[in-house]
Amino acid sequence: MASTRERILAATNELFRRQGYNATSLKMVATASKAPIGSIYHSFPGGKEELGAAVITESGASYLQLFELIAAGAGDAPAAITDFFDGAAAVLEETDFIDICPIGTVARELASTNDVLRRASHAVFDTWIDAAMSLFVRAGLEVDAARSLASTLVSALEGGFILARASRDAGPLRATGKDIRHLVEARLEAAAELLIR
Amino acid sequence: MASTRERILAATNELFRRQGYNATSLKMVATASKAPIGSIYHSFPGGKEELGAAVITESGASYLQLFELIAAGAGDAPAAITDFFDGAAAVLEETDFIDICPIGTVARELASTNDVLRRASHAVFDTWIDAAMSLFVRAGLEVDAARSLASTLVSALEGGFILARASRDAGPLRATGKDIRHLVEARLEAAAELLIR
DNA sequence: ATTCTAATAGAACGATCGTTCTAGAATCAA
DNA sequence: TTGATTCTAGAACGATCGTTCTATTAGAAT
Repeated sequence: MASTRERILAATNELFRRQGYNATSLKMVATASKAPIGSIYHSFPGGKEELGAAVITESGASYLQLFELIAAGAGDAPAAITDFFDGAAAVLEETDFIDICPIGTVARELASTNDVLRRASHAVFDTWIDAAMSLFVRAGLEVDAARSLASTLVSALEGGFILARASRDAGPLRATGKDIRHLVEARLEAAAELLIR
Repeated sequence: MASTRERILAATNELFRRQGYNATSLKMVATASKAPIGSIYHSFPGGKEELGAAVITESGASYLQLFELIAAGAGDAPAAITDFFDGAAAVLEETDFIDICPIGTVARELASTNDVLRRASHAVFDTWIDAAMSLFVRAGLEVDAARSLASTLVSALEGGFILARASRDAGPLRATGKDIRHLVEARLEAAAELLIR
């Protein structure tokens, strides 16, 4: 069985996905993780804030891993984009639109009122943008264009979760994946043309 | 002076922008709007949920108005996109990254646990997507491509708010506006080529 | 076997939540 | 002016919040 700390993190992660930070109480975490409140404070002495930051950091790292995995498995950078969006859309449908990224939810709720959690989510987003950027650079894009596309990609994904959850329809998320893919392809073609001349 | 109901709506809107639904208490609303709790329940007998739904619906309508205004003022559809993103970025910087769209925040927090508010935000997003879609159709795009681009636009905007708030930097939001503009231009050119042949 | 630390367990605390309720003030119709 | 209605005002209610606290158990080290 997983360690208590891991059970607490996993349960909090799931609760954050479903309803965000403020609606998630430590009593819910205790129940869902089958850990008493004392154990939560033992593993996370800083209380709810420290637990929240840990969830953001750790789930951010695992999403990064997933992205790298999909990018490595895809034929090229454009294919990686649609693979990633399609995968997210499938997970949404399988989980009744609950399983979205918890970090975007927490960031919107708290980034203006809690600097610890704001910095934690900022750091995670930066790792994602760096990963996507370097994928695009390796594919032949210039750095500035790659960085812009990378943050557009993350924005479209995080915003796509909002629309999908509100409409209970993952279709637009898949369509957005195709749009972003098309955008990257157009930029790659333009960069290739510049190289030829 | 504005009516009590309007003051309550405006105060709630601002609180939702800053911190979302769950972190906003009716006592805060009462203080910020200078209206007693009794008046909140008089104007919104359904309590916090009804108030939240009204904020979503009314602020959704005013964002739609703003979009139509900017679209009418811009030279063409691509210019309207960057105008809108640049305007949002400027507002973010002026308000210390507080003034983001409250609807996206509430949708992420509640769309899996409160169907009333989920439907309200879904309806608002639909009006926005319809507006952007018809702008693209008028510019010459085929309906399916226009709809996809419209929801990508809304996704990128809502997700861009997350990144901007987390990083306290509106730059990526402006860059995303340019990316989406470029995407729309590419689609328009492709549609124009098809027409010529 | 004994000691010591890590971990578990949950009761208790003050604060605050959304809601309800009663009472008074203001507004308008007659 | 009178009466009815709308609106303002905030105290009070039970529930729940994050946190603290005191015990007790488990496991490792000596």
